[in-house]
Amino acid sequence: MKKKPTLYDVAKVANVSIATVSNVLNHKSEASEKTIQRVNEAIKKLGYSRNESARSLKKGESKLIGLVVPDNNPFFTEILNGIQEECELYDWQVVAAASEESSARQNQLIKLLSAQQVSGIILAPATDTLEIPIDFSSAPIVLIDRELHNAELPIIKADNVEGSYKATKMLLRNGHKRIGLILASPGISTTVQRKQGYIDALKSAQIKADEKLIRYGGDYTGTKAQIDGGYQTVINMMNLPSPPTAFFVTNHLLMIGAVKAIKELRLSIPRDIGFIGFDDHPWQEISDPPFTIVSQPAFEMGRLAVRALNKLKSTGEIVTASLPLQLIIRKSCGTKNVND
Amino acid sequence: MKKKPTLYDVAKVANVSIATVSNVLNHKSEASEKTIQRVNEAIKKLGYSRNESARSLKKGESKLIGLVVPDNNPFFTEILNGIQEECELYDWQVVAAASEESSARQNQLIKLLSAQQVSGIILAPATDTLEIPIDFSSAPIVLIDRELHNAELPIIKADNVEGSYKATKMLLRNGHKRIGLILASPGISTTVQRKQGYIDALKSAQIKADEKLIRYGGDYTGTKAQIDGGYQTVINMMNLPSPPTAFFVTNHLLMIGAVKAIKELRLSIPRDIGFIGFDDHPWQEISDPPFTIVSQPAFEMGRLAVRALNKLKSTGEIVTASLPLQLIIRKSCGTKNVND
DNA sequence: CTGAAAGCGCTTACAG
DNA sequence: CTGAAAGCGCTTACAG
Repeated sequence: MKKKPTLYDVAKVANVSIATVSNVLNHKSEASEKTIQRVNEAIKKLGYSRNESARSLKKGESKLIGLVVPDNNPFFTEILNGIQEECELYDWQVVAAASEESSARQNQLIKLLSAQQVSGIILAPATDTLEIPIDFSSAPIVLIDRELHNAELPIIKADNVEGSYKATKMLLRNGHKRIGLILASPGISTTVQRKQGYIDALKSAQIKADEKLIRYGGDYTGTKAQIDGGYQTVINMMNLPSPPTAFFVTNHLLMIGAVKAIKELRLSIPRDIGFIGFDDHPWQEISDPPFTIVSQPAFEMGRLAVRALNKLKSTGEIVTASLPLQLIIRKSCGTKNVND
Repeated sequence: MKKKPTLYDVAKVANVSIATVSNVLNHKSEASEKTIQRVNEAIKKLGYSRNESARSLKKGESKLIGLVVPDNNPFFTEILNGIQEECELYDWQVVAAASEESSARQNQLIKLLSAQQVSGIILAPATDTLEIPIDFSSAPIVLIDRELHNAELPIIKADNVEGSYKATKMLLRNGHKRIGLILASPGISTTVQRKQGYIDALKSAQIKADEKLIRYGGDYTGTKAQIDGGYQTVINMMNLPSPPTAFFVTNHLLMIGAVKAIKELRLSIPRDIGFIGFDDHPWQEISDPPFTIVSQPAFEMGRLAVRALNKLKSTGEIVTASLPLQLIIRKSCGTKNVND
């Protein structure tokens, strides 16, 4: 951990000025082949690598981008994977932070990230409104997964209305009329949209949504609470005078809790009860039964968010994309498809 | 995104020198109460926040720490969670990077992180030897999960020998004598140690390990390959003249593949075949059967790694810890425990 | 094609 | 208790 060589050291060895070294480092190509060669040799000889703090200070921007998500559940982790892969192309690295579904914490993280001079932030907001002026961040922001009411930002999301519509329709086609819908927190756009798709599908079958069959998984603090939320909701709904014959559960953790409850009630899927979950995972294939799932293109969403950020920075263009959700049909709700 | 206020702006408003502002910012407490008050008011009024690039340049160290793991599987994600939580206390943020099990890529990432002046790196190495001089990184390194042969670095790991010993013993107690062991890549310390624990347990029961029952999950590139590795290994072993009556599968992805193969072969767990997996997850509770698992304290490992890094930086002390692994007994291999 | 010099926004001895 | 000044290692007009 001896002192690192600087531009000056390289310049001295290569016998040029520091400006020239900087130019070849940045491929400004204002140097002759011979000079470039000499500089590169000096760099290699000294094991030089640029001090990014100095560069960031001068340019007002680092090679870091910030990622602020509610938590590191598998969905957001897959988004992180996509982001990391795409960032290679732009020579960015990602600072990952979790807001724990708290918008106070989220805003604090954005401040922290701004102070690091990140060149952009990818944000899955904790709530559907931003409580602070849009330019409280010195870095451009791209939204991922969840929309904001009061800000016009680029966003890469999934088409939750359509995805939810397809899933509900699938359950309908397989003879279910009373479908329990288990949603996450009411304050986020994905929840609102998944509820919408469900209601639309019901309507298309001339069924009026029964509010008793629509429930939120409760408090949103941590893995265990969400699993419990899914669990309790199923228990409660099955105690209704006229319980659902199927469930559509709109996220991964809620789903685990829901399945747990169904198993405890000794109900068999799909014989006694139909089931469609959300967010695919290799596990779903080996579970018994293999679950029919609404699958999100999380990796792709991550990649696109990075691209949208780059676009925003270079052209100012506000890219928005709503990616299709895929219904992966396995064996938890019968197999009569929408198109049959 | 207007120009951000600097120390100078704050100093002017508070009517003090920039040194004083810097002092109150850093709680150097060389200022009077009155001055501190004035400065803080000015900071709030201007919405000032420190430019961390400038600070990093001057101090030769940022508030970032780097995390380099092979991939973002649930185990490493849980480690990331622990790291993020502990980093709060030190006012650090984490730059997350994935080496994809390539040590070339890993070393490149370490260089990149060093250039960012990270104040430390937490590394789960791709291979068990470091191909470069130990001080090729300008930042202190602490290892997590996997050991290195040729470097004396702080390390937070799990006691893989013991964990594997307990699992194998459990299978033995439940009457299994031919136990298939499915390992990850041979070139990493965790694999070596898990194999060791298995052999030790067998020896304690006067059974000589049969090399045909010890297999590596094959190439280690990505989720799908590992699942396939687990799958193929089971298929191959079950075709042996004298196949195993139980499997011990030493990671999460390998396990998914293995279970898939067992189900395809229409073998029932635990009736036809005993099974112990690795890395717990809520899913394991609702699967059929619920799996007996060797569970790693990943979150805690993350926290301890950050603490070890802090210790290394402040006192030079090389902390090492080998955390106990827990055998969570469910229903995939009978329930006669080691202590019965 | 190359170099001298200013300046990005901080921290930190040092002087008073 | 407070301030003036140097300097961290870069990038970037600008001059030649």
